[in-house]
Amino acid sequence: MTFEEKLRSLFTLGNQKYLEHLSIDCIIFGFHDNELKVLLVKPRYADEWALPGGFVIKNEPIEDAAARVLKERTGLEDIYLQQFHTFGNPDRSTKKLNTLFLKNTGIKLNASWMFDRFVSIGYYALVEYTKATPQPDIFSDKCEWFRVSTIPKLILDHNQILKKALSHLQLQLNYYPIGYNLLPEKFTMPEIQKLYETILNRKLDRRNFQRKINGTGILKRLNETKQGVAHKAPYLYIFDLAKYRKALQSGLGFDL
Amino acid sequence: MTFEEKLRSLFTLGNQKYLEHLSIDCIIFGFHDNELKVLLVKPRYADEWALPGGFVIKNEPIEDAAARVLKERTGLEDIYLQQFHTFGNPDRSTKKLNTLFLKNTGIKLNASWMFDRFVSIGYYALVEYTKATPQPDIFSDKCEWFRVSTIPKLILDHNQILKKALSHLQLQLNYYPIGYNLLPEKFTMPEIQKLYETILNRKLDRRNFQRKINGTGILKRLNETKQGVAHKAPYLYIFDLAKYRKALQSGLGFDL
DNA sequence: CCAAAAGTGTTTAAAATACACCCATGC
DNA sequence: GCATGGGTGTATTTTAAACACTTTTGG
Repeated sequence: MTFEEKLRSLFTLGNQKYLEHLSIDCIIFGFHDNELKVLLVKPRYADEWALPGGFVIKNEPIEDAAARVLKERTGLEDIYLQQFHTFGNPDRSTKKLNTLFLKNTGIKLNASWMFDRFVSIGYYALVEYTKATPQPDIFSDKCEWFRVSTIPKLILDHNQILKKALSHLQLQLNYYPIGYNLLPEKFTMPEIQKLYETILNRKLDRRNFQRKINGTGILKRLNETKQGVAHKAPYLYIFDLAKYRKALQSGLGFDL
Repeated sequence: MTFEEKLRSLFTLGNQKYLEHLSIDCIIFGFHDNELKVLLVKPRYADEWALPGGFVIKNEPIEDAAARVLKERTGLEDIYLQQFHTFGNPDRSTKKLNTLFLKNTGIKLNASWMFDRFVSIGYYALVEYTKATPQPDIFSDKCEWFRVSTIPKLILDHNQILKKALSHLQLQLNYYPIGYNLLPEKFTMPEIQKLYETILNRKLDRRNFQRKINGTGILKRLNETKQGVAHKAPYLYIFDLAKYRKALQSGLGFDL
C-alpha cells in the first residue's frame, strides 16, 4: 500500500477497525541533561505540535491502546503507563487539521469519522530518554523531545492535557516510586535527586532526600562509583525491582 | 410515545443522538444513619444491580453528561462531580442484559449500537441523602440506596468501579473538602466526623479531628445547638462557602 | 592547592497522636 | 442521679526541615 492509499483507507475505513469518537493521548516523559522532556509530534502542514496519540482498536483494552501508541512512537515496551484523565469537550475535533492535511496530500473526501469530535483518554509514561527512538506517526513529519519548561502552543487542548499530566505526576511522586524506565540502569544519588527536583520544579535538600529515598528500600547501592567525572565520584545505585514493583502497588507514603 | 416506542427508538436510533461506544457511570454517594450509601439501579429482568449510567450526547461535554445522569437519578443539580477513571476493557458490553431485556419487552432486534462494547467514564458525586429522590431509568424498575458496606454483586465490572471510586474518594479526602452537598445545611461536629470516619472506614480522635477541620477554616460555628437530642447538645456548624470553594480549587493539605 | 561536588549526623521545629476531665441533657 | 455523648487542652511521639564539615578528584 502506498502512503496515500494507507491514508485514504484510514480516513474512510478506519472506523471499521477503531472505536469512533475515542482516542488516546500519551504524554511521554523523558529525563535528559537534568531536564524533564516530553515527546511531541509535528502533524504535517500544521503550525503547532501535538501530543502523540492513537485510536482504540475495537476489541482492544484501552491500556493496550496506550501501550501501542507508546511503542509506535518510541519502540519501547513494558513501560508503566498511568491513566490520569479523560478529556471530552465537544470542540475536541481535528477536522480543520485533517481537512488541511487531506488538501495538501491531494485526497478528496467529503466526510470521515476522523472529522468528528473525539473524547480522549490521557496516559502518561516515564521512559529512558536514551532508549527511545522517536518515530513520527502517519500524520506527522517529525517526532522530537521538548523541554517541559519550554513547550510551544500545541493543538487543541494539548497544553492543558500536558499540564494536567504533570500535576498528576507531581502528586503521584509522593505515593509511588518513579525512576525505573526513566533513569539508566545504574545511576547516582544526585541524578535521581535531580529527577525529583525537575519533576517537582524545586530544590530538595540532599541529605533529607537521601534519607527518605533510602528509607523506601527501593534502591540498592553498588560497590562502584561513577567513573570519568570531575570531583568526588558518586556511588552508583540500581533499583531493587522486587521492592520497586511492590511499592508501585501498595504505595510508599513519603512526602518531598 | 409509549414506553415500548421509546425503547425501540433508543435501541435503533440512539446512536444518532449519542456517541457510540461511550458511556458514563456515576457513583452517587449519600450519607445517612451514620453510614455511607451509594445509589444503585436495578435493570429490569436482570439478577444484579448496577451503577446509574448514561450516554454522552454528540455535542455535549462529558462533565455535562455526568451531571445529567446525576440529575435524572436524583433530581439534584449543581453538585460537584469528580471524574476518577475511565474503564475500557473490551468485554464491557451489556449485550446479554440488553438481549434479555428486549426479549422480555417483546421487542425484536438483530442489531443495535447498544450491543457493542462500551468505554465508560467514571464520576462520583457526594449528595445529601434526604434531598435526593431516587428515580429509575428507562431500563430499570428500581433505584435505591445501598450501604457501601454491603453491596451485592453488580453487573459487569461495576463492583470494581465502585471500589476504585471509594479509594479515590478516600485519597481525595486529604486534599479537598467534602461534606457540602452531603450533609444537611446545619450539622454538628460529631456528624461531620462520622462522615469522615465512614468514608475512611476507621475511627478518628474527636479532639484531633476537630482541631484539624477547624484549622482549614471551611467551617463556621453557629451560636446554636442541636435541639431534641439526648445528652449534651452539640453546636451547629455551617460551611463557609467562599473558603470551601477556594479549598476545592487549591486543596487544603491535611491528613486524617 | 584549590574549586567543586559527594558523603555523612545532629539539632530544631512542626505535625500527628495519645490521652482525661468537666459539662449538659434525657431518662 | 447517672449514663451518655459533647466540649475542651496538654504532653508525647513522630516526622520533616534546617544545617556544616570532611572527603575526593580534576585542573
